[in-house]
Amino acid sequence: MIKFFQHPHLLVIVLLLGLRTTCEQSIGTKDGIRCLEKEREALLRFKDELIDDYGQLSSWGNQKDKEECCKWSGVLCDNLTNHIIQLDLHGASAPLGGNISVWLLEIQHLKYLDLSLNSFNHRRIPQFIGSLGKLQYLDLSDSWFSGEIPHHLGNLSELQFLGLSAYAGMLTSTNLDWLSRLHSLRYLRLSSVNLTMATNWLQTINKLIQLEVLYLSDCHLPTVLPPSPSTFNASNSLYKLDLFGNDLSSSCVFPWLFNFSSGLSYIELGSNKLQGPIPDDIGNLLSLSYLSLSQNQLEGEIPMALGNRSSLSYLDLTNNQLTGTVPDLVLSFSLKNLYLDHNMFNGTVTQSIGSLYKLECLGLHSNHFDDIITESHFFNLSQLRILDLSYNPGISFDFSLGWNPPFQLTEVLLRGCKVGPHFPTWLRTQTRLYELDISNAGILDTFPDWLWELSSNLDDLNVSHNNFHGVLHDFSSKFSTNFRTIDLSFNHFSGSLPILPPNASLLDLSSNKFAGPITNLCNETNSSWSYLDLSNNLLSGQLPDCFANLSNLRFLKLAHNNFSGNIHSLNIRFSLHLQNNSFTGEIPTSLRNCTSLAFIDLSRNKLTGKIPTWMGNTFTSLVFLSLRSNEFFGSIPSNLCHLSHLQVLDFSLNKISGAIPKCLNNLTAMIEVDNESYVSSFSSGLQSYESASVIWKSNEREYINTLRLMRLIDLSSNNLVGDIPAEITSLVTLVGLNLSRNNLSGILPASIEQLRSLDFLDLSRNNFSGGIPAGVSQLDQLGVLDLSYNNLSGKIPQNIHLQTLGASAFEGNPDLCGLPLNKTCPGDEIAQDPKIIGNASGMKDPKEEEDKLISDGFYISMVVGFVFGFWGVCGTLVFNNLWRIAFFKLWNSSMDWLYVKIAISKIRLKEAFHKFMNSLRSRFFVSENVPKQEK
DNA sequence: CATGGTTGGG
Repeated sequence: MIKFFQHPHLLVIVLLLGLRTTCEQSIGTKDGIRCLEKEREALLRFKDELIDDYGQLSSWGNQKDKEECCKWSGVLCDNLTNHIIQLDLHGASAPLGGNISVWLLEIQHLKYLDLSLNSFNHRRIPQFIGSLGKLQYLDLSDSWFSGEIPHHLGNLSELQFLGLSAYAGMLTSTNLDWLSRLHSLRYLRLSSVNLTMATNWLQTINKLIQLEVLYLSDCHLPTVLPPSPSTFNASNSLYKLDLFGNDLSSSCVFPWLFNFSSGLSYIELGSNKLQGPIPDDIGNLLSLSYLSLSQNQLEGEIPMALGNRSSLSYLDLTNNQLTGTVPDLVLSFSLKNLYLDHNMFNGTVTQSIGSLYKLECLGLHSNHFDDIITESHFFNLSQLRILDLSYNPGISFDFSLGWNPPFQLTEVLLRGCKVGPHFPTWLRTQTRLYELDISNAGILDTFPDWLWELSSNLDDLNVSHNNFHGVLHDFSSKFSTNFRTIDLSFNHFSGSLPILPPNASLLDLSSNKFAGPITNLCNETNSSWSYLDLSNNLLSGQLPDCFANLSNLRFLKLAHNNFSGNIHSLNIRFSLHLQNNSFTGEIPTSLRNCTSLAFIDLSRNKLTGKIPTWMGNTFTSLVFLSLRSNEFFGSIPSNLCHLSHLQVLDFSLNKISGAIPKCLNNLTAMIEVDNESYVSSFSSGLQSYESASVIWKSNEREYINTLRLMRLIDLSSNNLVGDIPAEITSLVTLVGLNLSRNNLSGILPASIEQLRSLDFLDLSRNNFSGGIPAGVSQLDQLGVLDLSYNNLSGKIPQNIHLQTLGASAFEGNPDLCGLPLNKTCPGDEIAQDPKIIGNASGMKDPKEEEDKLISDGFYISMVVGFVFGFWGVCGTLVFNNLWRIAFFKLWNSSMDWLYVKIAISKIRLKEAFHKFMNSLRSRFFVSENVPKQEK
C-alpha cells in the first residue's frame, strides 16, 4: 500500500477505471460496434504515451469513424465477449517508441501481447506487465528494453510463449527463480540476455517441464554441473535447443542433454567450449534432424553411433579438431547440409558422399582429405548447390572434357585445391553461379572469355594466385550486374587494363603484368568502387581525372607501377598508396577533401614542394604518413603535431631543413598503447585490407597485423638542424626513432630513458656531442642502437645489454671510450669477461644480425597486441568470406614471419609462447604449411 | 507455430 501511494497517478487511474466498470454494460453492441468503450479509452490513453513516428497506429483514434477499436491495426477482440484479447504491435517495419502506459492493465483479458522489435530507448520492462494475468503469449524481444528483467513476469502463470531476447546483453537476469513459476511455458527465448549471475539457470530450465523450444544463445551462461539424475525432471517435450555462444563445457552440457528422452530434434551447441570426444550417447537422440557442434574444441573421430539415421538432415562439425576418416555409416542419406570444414579429417570422403542424393551444401574446407574427384562422385548429387572443397591440398579432379554435371551450383569454392593446369571447362554448364573461387589452384591457362557471361548472378570471382596469362578482352557489355568482388591478383595477365565492372565494390588486379595507361577506367561512372588495387603492374601515364568521381573509394592502391605526372583530383576515404611510381609536382590540394584518410603512402616518387601545413589540420584520423624518398624541402610544419592518431611518420630521404618541432609530444598515439582511430578502423573490417611498408632497420617490410603496434618516426637523411627536443622523449610507446644522417647537434636528452619501448634507435651521422646519457642503458628493448659518427665523448654506460649491441654502434666518435669499444677509458682496468662481452670487436655473426631485425621487445609486444586484436576481429571474419580470406592471407604471412623469428630467437619465452601460438593456430585455422617446431 | 532487427540466427 505504501508503494501504491508513492505513485498517486496509479491511484487516480484505478479509481477512474473502477467508476467506468460499474457504470457500463460490458457485453452487447451498439450500432454494430463490438469494441468495449472502456477498453477503447484505455487503448487511446496507452497510445498517448507511445511515439508512433511511422503511423503504425493511425487507425487508432477517437473520431466517430474510428469507434470500432476491434478493427484497429494490431487489435483482436474475442468473438463472444468482445474483450480485446490480442495486441500485436511488433515494430518490424515501423518501430514504436515512447513509454508503455499502465493503461495497458485495463485490457484485462489480454492473452497475446507482442511488443517486439520496437524501440523503447533503454527503458526498463514495466513491472505491471506481470499483472496481465491472462497472458499466454508475451514477446518483448529486441525492443531496446534494458536492465533487470522484472521478476513480476513470474506471475504470468498461463504464459506459454515468452520472448525476451535482447541486443548485446542489454537485459539481464541475475536470478531466474521467477522463471520457474511459469509452468505452462512451451517456448522460451532469452537469447543475448546476460545471465552471467544466474547460476540456477539449469535447475530453472529443468522445472519447465512443458518446454518445447529453448533459445539461450549468447547469454554468458555460467558453467554449472548438471543436476544429479535423481533430481532430474527434465521436459520430455523439448525438441529445439539453442545454446550457441556460451562457453559451456562438455561436462556441463552433454550429461544434461542426454537425459532428455529421444525427442530432441534440433541441437545448436556452436561456439562453446565443448572439449574431448563427441559422446557416443549422441546416438540415443533418435529424432535428431539438426546438429551443430561447430566452433568448439572437440577431438577424436566422429562416433559411429551418429551413423546412418534417417532423420539427420543438417550436420555442422566445423572448426573443431576432429580426426580420422569420415565413415560411410555416418553419412546419412537424408543429409542436406554437411559441414566438416576446419578439422583434421583425412582419407577419402568423397565416394560415400556420392550417395547422399539429397545433399545441397557440402563444406570440407581445410582438412586433409585425399582424393581424386571424378564425375562418378557427383552422379547422384542433383540437388547440390554449394561445394566448398577449399584447402584440401590432397584433393584433385579428373573430369572428362565434356562433362555435364547433374547439378547447378551457386557457390564453387576450390581455393587451394589442385584444379589446374587447365581451367575447369565443366564450369561452363553452371549458369546460376554467384560465387566462384578457384584461387591458388594451380591453373596455368588463358582466361576463358565465356566466364564473363556465364551467370547473370555472379557476385564474387576470385582467380588470384594462379598462372593465368594473356590479354583480357573487353567484355564489359556482358558483365553480371551483380559483381561485388573481382580478384585477379597474382597472375600473369598482360596487355592493357580491361574495362572493369562499374558496380563492383572490390577490384584487385594487383601483381600482374598489365601495362600502359589506365584511361579506360573512366569509361563508366564507377561510383560503387570501394577498393581498387592495381599495384605491382607495369602501368604508366598520368592518373585519369575520374578518380575524383569515385565517391565511395576507400582504398586506392597504385603502388609499384610507373605512373607519372601530377597527382590531382583524388577522393579517397581511408587508404592511399601511391608509393614507388614517378609522380611529380606537389601534394595535391584535392587531398584536403579527403579528411578521413588513415593511410597515406607517397614514398619513392619525385614529389616536391613544401610539406603542406594544412595536412596537420585536415587528416584528423591519420595513422600512417610516409613521404619517404621524394624531393620535399622546407621545414616540418608544427601543425603536423595535431595528428594525434599518427603511428608512423616517415619523411626520410628528402631535403627537409630546419629544426624538429618541439610539439611532437602531441602525437598521442605514440604515447598510448592502443590507438583509438586504428582500433576503430580495425573493428570496422577496413583494417583487414590494410598493410603498409615500413623501413625497419634498413629493411623494407610489409606490416599487416603488427602495424597496429608500430610506432615509428623516421626523419633520416635530411638537412635537419638543432637538437633533439626533449619533448620527443615523452612518446613512450615509440618503437623506432631514426634521426640519422642530418645535421643535428647538441647533447642527447637525459630523458631518453623514458622511451622504454624503443627497439630501434639510430642517431648516427649527426653532430651530437657530450656523453651518452646513462639512461640509454635502461632501454632494455633496444635491438639496434647506432650512435656512430657523432662527437660523443666520455665513457659508454657499462651495461651488458648495450655492449652486446656491438662496437659499430659507437664507432666514429673519437672521444668515446669503454666497452664494447676497444678503447679503455683513462683509469679503467681492462677487465673483460669473455662470457659477457662476447665478440668485442664489433663483428657480429650473421645469425645474430638477423635476430635483431625485429627485437624481442617488439616481438613480445606484438604478442600482447595479437591477443587483444585478434579476438576482436576474428568473430566477424569467420562468417564473411571475403574478410575471412583476406584475413587468412594476412594471418599466414604474419605467422610465417613469427616462425622465422622464433626459429632464430634465443629467448626462453620461446617454448611457452610457441605452444600458445600453435594451440591458437590449430584451433582456428587448421591449415597447411605449419612449420616444424624447434626443440 | 512464432527468424527479424539499429544484431547472428552460426
